[in-house]
Amino acid sequence: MATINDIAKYAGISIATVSRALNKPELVNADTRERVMQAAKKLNYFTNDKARQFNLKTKKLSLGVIIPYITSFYFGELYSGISRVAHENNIDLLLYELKSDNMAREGLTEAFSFAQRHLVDGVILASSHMPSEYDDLIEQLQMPVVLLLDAHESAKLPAFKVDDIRASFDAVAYLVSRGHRRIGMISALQTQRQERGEQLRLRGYKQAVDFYKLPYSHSFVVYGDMRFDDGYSAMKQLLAERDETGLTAVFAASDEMAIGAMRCIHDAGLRVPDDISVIGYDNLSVSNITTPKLTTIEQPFGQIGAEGARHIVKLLTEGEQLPEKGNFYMPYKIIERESVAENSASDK
Amino acid sequence: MATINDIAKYAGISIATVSRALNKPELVNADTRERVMQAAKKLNYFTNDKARQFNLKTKKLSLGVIIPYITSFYFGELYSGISRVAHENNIDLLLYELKSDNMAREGLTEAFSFAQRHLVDGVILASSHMPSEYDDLIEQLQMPVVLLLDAHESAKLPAFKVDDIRASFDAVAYLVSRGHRRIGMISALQTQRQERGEQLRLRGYKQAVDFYKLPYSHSFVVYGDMRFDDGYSAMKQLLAERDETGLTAVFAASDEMAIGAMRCIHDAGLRVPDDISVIGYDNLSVSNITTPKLTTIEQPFGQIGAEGARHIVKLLTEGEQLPEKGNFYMPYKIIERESVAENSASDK
DNA sequence: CTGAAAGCGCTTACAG
DNA sequence: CTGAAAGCGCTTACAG
Repeated sequence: MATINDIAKYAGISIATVSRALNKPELVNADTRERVMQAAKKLNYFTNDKARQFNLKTKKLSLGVIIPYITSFYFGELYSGISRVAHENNIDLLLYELKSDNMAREGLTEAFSFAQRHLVDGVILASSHMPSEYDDLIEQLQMPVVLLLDAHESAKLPAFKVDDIRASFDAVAYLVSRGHRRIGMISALQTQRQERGEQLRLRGYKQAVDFYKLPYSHSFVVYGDMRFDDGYSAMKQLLAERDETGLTAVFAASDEMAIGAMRCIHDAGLRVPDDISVIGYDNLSVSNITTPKLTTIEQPFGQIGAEGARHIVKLLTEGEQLPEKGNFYMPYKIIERESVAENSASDK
Repeated sequence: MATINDIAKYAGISIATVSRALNKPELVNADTRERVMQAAKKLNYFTNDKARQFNLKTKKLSLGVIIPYITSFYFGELYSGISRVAHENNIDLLLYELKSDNMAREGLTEAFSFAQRHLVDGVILASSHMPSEYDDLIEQLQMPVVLLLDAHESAKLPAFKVDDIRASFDAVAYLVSRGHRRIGMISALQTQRQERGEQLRLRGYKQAVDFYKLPYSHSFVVYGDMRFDDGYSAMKQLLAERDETGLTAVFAASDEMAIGAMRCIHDAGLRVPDDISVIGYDNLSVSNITTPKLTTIEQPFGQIGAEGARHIVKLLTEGEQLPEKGNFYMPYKIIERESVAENSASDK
C-alpha cells in the first residue's frame, strides 16, 4: 500500500510537507497541497493509523469493550449505546469477547492483555462480576475501567447498572397492586460466594414479601441459571408445589426465564395471565414478541452502554475529577404488557 | 507503559537481546532470558503490537468484520463462528458496525477506510447486498473480501450463504408433504432493483407452486420488511383474503416475520398450527422459545461465519489458488417443531 | 512555506 | 550468545 514516501516521490516534495498537507492543510501552500491530494488519490493512499499512534500527541483514543455472552439477546443494544458515544467522540472501539463466562483469572488476564497490546486507553467491562481478588489485575492495567450491568464487589470501580434490589421490590409491588399475594420467584443460582447483581434481585423480592407481609415459605422460591430452559424447569417445580403455595403470580429474575416459565405454564394446560401472572426482568427485544407479550422490568441497555462510555470518555478527555468508584444507578421502569392480570382468586 | 528499552536498561542488556528473549527464547542464554523475564514482570511490560506491525515479517494477521444490524438476533452466532476460526489462527478481529442499513456508498466507503487505516489484511462483509456499482470500492481496497449471507450481484466475490431458492422450495415442499396445498407466502419487500437473497426466497416459493401445481393468485403473496411487525401486518392481509384463498399454511421469509404472523393468527382467535400452519426461515434462537415453537428452515449462521473466515484465512496464509468468486452454498435443514400440523381440511 | 532530522517501540540481518 | 544499526510509516520542533 502506498505510503507518504510514495506520495513525496510522486509529487517531488518532502515527506514532511506531505504529512502537513494531509493533516494541517492550512500550513501548506495551496498549490503543493493540491499536488499532494492528487498524488494521494492517484496512489490510493490511506493513512496508517498504527504508525500515527506512535506519536503520542496524535494518538487517537480507543476503548476496549470486553464482554462475555456476545450471543446474548441484549448485547446488540448495549454495544450500540457504547458505539454511539464512541462515534460522537471520534473514538475507536475494540471488541474483545471473553471466551468463558466464569470470569476465571485467566480469561480476564487474556482480555486485559489484548487491551494493552492494542494500546487502548480505557476499558469497558460488561456483565461480569468483579471480585476483589482481581484488584491486582485492574491495578496492573493502569487505565480507567468502567463496569456495565454488574458491580465491583467492594464498589472500587464505577459501575453503571440498575438498582436490582429496588427494581425487584417494585416488580413484586406491581404484582401486589394487581391483587396478587401468593407470589413465587424464579431466582438466579446462588452458587457464587459473592452476590452478583442477579442475586440481588432475590433480596428485593424478599424485602417486598416482608413489607407487604405476603405468604412465604421456601417453596415460593426456586433457582435457575437465567436461561429459557432454566425458567422452564424452575416453573415446573413451582407448579408441583402449587397445592401448597397457591401461587397466582411469578417474578422471574430474567426475561428468558420468564419466557421459559410462560411456556411451562402453557404446557401444563394453564394460561398466562388468566391462571398465573408472570413478570420478567430485562425487557429484551424478544419479550415484545412472545404470546402473551411479557410484562417486565426494563433495563435500559442502550442507555447503560452510553452512560458508561460517556463516563470513561470524560475521565480520559476532560481530566475531570470524576468519582472513580461506586455504583451509578440507571433508571428502570415497568413495561406493562400482557402477562400480568388482575387477580380474582378467592384468597385475594 | 514500560517499553523494551526500559527492560534493557533495567536488566543491563541491549534491546536486541530483550526482543529476542521475548520472541525467540531459544536464541538466548537461559540466564539472560531469565533476567529479561524478571524485568518484564517487574516493570509490567506488554508488547506493543502496533509497533510490531511495522515489521512486515512479524505482522499479525487481522480481519475486518463489517456488519450492519449488530442488534439482529443472528449477529452473535455469526460473529462467534468467525471468532472461533480467527482464534484458532491467531488472527485479530476488528469489528465495524455499518451505521446505516442501506449500504449507501458513503457508509461502505467509511467502513473500508476503517479497514485500511487499521491495516487489516482482509474483510468479511456480512449481510449486505453488493451491487456491481461498488466494484470500484472493492478494487481500491486491495485486499480479499468475503461476503456472508448475501451475494455479490454478479458473483464477483466469494459469498457464503444458503441457497435461498432451493431452501424455500423445500420449505413449501415440506408443507405439501404435510397435506397442505393452499399455501401463502410472506416475502421480503421487492423495492431494490437487484435481487437480494431474501427476495430469492419468493422465487423458491413460486417454483414449488409450479412444481406441485398448487392453487395460486396474487392474494397468496404479501410483502414485509423482515421484522416481527411486518410479519404481523402481512398476516393480517393474508387473513383478510382467506375467504378467497382458503389458506391452511404460510411460509414466511424470516423467523421474525413468522413469529409476527403467528401472533397475528393468535390475535384473530385462530390457532397455530391447528387452524393455520406456519414455517419460518432462519432458525433464530428465539424461534425455539415461542409458543408454539417455530418450525423453520435453519440457516447455519455459526457455520457460515466460520467457513467464510476459513476461506479468507486460506487466501491469506496459504496463498492457495482458491476461487475468488462465486457462491458457496452452506447446508440448510428443516427444523421440525410445533408450528406445522398435518392438514385435514376438506379441500386437501 | 518547506526540508532535514529525530523519535515513537519493535525486529532482525549482520558482525562479532 | 549478544550488540549496533537500519528500518517499518508517520509527526513535528527546528532551521531556513
